[in-house]
Amino acid sequence: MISRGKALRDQVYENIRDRIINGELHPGDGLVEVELAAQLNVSRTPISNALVMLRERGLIDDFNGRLEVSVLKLEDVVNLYWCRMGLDGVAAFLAAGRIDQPNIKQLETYLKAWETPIQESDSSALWVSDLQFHHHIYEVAGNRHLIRFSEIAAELAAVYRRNTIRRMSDPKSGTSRSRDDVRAEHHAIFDAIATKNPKAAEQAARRHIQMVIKHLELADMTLEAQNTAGVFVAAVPQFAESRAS
Amino acid sequence: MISRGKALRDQVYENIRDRIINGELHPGDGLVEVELAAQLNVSRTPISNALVMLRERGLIDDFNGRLEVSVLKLEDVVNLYWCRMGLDGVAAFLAAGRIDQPNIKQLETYLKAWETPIQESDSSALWVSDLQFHHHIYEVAGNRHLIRFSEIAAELAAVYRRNTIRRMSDPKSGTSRSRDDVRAEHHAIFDAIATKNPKAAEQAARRHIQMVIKHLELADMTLEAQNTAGVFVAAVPQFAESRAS
DNA sequence: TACATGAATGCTGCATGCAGCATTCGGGAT
DNA sequence: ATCCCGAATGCTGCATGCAGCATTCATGTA
Repeated sequence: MISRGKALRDQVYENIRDRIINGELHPGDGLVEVELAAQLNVSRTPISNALVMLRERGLIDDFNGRLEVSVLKLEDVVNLYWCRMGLDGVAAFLAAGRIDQPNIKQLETYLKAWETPIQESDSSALWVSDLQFHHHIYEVAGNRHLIRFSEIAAELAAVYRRNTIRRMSDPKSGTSRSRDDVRAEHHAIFDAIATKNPKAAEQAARRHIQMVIKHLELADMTLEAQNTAGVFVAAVPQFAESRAS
Repeated sequence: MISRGKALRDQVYENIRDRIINGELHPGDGLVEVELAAQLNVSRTPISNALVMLRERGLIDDFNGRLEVSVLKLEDVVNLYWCRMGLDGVAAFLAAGRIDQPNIKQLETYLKAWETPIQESDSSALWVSDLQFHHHIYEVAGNRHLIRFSEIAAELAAVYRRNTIRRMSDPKSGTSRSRDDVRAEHHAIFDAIATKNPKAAEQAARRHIQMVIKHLELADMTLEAQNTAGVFVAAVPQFAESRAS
């Protein structure tokens, strides 16, 4: 669990972050240093440092001392995607000006995952290739600050995705975007970058995020309806049971 | 110096951040916990926490344990402004859709500083009103994540500005943008937002940042020339002398 | 003189002790 | 029964002790 490779605080940070993103820790859950220290078999010091990092990134909130997993409302996620619209657009713009043949091939590889008409079996694989596709564009853009910002935004959005979007898109609530839509948008981005057309690349990237935002807002209405209908039952956080000895 | 109002680590963070931005701490300077603790009359703990925060924000770099004030190359600042082009554009877009009369008045106030044909006397006042103008657009946009990202980018860019741009623009190296240029660009942004035209606002904001980037790159060539001519002498960091008892 | 090797120094990262604050729980009064 | 007040609990934030690692300096050798 805890290796001697890198600093404990970094391992603790990654551990808590992952547990937040994969849903093991729920929004609103309290984070108590001694509990976490016991779970991970370290002292309070690296825990405290990790919590500082998590707070800096917005993954946890500080209610004058009491720390809780951030509760992201839909408004927050929409706002995060507005950020990503700006950032992804610039990334695509820069990438189109710097792309080379090997990286074009690499991007094509990531697109392949969307071509195969596989069933719903591995939706997570699609999600991964989606992340890789967008991340690789950032890599090609070669702007480390752009990458940092997009990663922070992506981490935060991932929390929300885990805790809400799955409940919405899994049961086919009708607001789920078709794979063809996403694939077409990705292709538009790819084509513009591969043909080294920065302006078109930026436009395509922005349109992609715009569709995500529109989808999120539609989903909101659907969620509201489900919510009032009692379908959207909040999961009760179970914290104590996850303690290790 | 150290009040009991808020957590020491936050005060320490602000203290070190300010000293980096105002040039008291130079890029490349080493940051030693015991030294800082002695200077601020606190223990190593809040210092350590503050350093974690500074590292998260990119203001200091970690060379496997040894911490130094980040050395930002021109490439970094250009990259930061590429980020801001995306972010400022979105902020202007959103602001144009939410602006109301009081906020229009407020933005106008910030513009006034550029109208008065004052001499070079208070260039810092201009700089402040510039910050206020852009920050207020973010406030009107009402997207806290957008604000966070822009603040991080602005903090980093401020370091570079302090350490390099002054040397360049002060001696009238010829690359300095005219106040009329900046004023005209700000007015274009303001007009589009005040008339509630999101697309025009975004375009105006982006053009403004584009001009900054272009100016930065021109300045780079000028700096190179000065540098080889020996005019651009690096300041030798003096760290020990700043110690307090 | 240059280089290599080992000792000494200095610093970080982690653990732990301690105080202060806030929240909570219980008891008493209205 | 409700409200108020005080004590107890629990947690964070700060201080400090300690070990390990890296860098440096000095000394000895080629």
